[in-house]
Amino acid sequence: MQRPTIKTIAQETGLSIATVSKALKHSPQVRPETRAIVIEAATRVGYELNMHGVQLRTGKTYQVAAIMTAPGPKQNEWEGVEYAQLLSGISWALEDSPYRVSLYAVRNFEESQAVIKQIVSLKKADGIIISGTRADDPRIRTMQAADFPFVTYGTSIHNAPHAYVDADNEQMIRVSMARLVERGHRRIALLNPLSDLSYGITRLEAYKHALEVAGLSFDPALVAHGRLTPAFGRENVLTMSELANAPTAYICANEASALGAFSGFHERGLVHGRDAVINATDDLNVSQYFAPPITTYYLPISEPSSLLGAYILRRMEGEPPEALQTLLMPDLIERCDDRLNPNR
Amino acid sequence: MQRPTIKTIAQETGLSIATVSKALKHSPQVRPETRAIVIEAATRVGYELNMHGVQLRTGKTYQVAAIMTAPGPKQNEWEGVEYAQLLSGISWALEDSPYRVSLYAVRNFEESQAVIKQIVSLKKADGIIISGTRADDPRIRTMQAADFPFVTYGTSIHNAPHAYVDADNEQMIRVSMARLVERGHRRIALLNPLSDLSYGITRLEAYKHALEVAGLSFDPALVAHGRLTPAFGRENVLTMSELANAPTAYICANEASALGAFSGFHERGLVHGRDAVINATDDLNVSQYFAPPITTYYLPISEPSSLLGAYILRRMEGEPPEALQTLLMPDLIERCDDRLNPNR
DNA sequence: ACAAGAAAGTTAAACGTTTTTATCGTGCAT
DNA sequence: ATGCACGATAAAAACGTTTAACTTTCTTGT
Repeated sequence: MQRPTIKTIAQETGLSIATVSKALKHSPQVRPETRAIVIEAATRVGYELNMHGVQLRTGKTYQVAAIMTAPGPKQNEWEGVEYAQLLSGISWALEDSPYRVSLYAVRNFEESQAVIKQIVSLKKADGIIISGTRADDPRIRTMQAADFPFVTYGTSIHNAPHAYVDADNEQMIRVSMARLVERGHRRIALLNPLSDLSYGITRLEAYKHALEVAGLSFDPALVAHGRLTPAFGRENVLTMSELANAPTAYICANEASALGAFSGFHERGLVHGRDAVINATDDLNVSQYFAPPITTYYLPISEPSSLLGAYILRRMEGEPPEALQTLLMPDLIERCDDRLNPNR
Repeated sequence: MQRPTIKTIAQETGLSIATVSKALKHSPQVRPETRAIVIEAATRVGYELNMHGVQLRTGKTYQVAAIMTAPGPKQNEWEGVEYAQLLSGISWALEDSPYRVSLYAVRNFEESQAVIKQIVSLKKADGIIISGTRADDPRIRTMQAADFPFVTYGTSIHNAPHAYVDADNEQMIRVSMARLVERGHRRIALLNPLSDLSYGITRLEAYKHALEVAGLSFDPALVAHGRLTPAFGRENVLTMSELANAPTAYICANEASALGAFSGFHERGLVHGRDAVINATDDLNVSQYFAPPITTYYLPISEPSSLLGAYILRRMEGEPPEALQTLLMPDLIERCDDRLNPNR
């Protein structure tokens, strides 16, 4: 048996395929009674719209391209970027729409740039979702110039507004720093993402500003930039803890680097809560299983991801980007007092 | 400017669109010289094949559906299933082909079953990749019945052979158990995935067999099945360590549950290497950052994932499934002696 | 020299939709 | 009655590609 098409329904009902097509998409041009007949026949024969026909005819792809920057195949390191959860969140947000998520895995920034140019110029998707935005991001410019719908996970400083979702890094660092200062910390280390990433810059700015407010001086030796792997967290604890004036608190930008920081503590014989403390940002609620559990700023990854999906839908429907911008404040989860206690 | 089509090239070269089409796909029906002319014109005008036309005409979708079973949007727990790396590995394997990865996020087994039925009957993809196979998996039956190309990440016990990639769980447990027994362990706990998953069964069988070989008796209290979250690892250490005859070794099926096991150690005041040890399977090399680092069986996730991509391509080209079956043996990485040492 | 067959192109149809344009009644005002 | 607008449906073209069937020209064996 062949798969039924609108032609099948046309024959079945004695109507023309044009009427059938219009009836199925609720065109006001067809009478309710006629529509009812069409719908009945459609369900009876088990009709399902063939997207290939639609795509060819309309030029729409009904694909949302998700650009995922994952390190090359040889690198199997945990970066704590929960792309899987991000992707599934997006996918679920599109569930009741005709759109599908189409995956574009790239190895680095340059590749993502090339891929995006291709998607835009060859119209391989109707919308794009990117993450890991830079402050001044050429990919954003590409898409804006072509008036192509997109949403970013992460902010940027572009003049023209664009749709984005991000954690409120500024507020997070401000709150985090104030809390640590209040608990007596004077030397606070910042383990930051790569310095060209937009949120890295935001965090650094907020960090510097918080130091100023607290009357503390900025020491570049307490700030590190890098890929947020466990190795990164570990290395930095190893070096920073050897400083003449070692930090008593480490703010880690994700759970992977926090885990690595613990590894550094273990190596140096440092005890969490006696010699120093670790705070982190956490998407996965995994920090509660550290030994000991640490204080985190927790933003369930499902929130930004479903927003990304919702926003790209609305953007593709022509909604202006200004209305599609959200900063989410993570919840502070205090699992530690975070005051140093010499008796531990 | 309109996007160039084969019609553009036909006008440009004075040939018919049929010849152009054939030339571009290296049909033997067109002379090399003619093909050269076509190719030249194509590159000159910047021609790119429009997939929608192809898809409509041929019925092929050029999509590979990756079914990803992720817990619902409300659950943000780390399961250590590195779908992101799995997906990017697959995506890269398809890079030089016309195929794209299309993502289907589902919440549970039933949903994945429904989605697969739909993909198969409505031909929404040309091939499917699934993971989390059950020993007797109805999804596999669906696809086999329809003669639909697919590859599984995980084995099954179906009569008809199918393409799969998996870690060699049997060998891994055998080696692992022998090693622990040799180091003096007599009470070994197995933290296993959900009991309907194929690899859970394989591991359990191998575990029982290893006990038998070592002359040890099987104690159901030392085996747990569940979603491999940190919570699962933690809970089981908490309960098992209270047994009259507590285990001295825990074999964790992934790094997330191993992390949770550490959390249980911390809670109970157990010291790794003195009271008990933890061994794990690890895709991400993250166990080296545990405190202390533990012994793992490490299979870089990039290996199975690129195999999955390569296999689905070959399967879609009609290669018989028998030729596309691989069990990968993870590397044993000894980071601990794993003998109990009371003086620690 | 000639039929047969291969080689290289062309023509035309088809895939399933959407959408513009045309057709045909019907009701209504004039 | 005539003309007109309107509402509902039909006809036809178009999107870009592949491919079966056909045509033309050139080889080749007898």
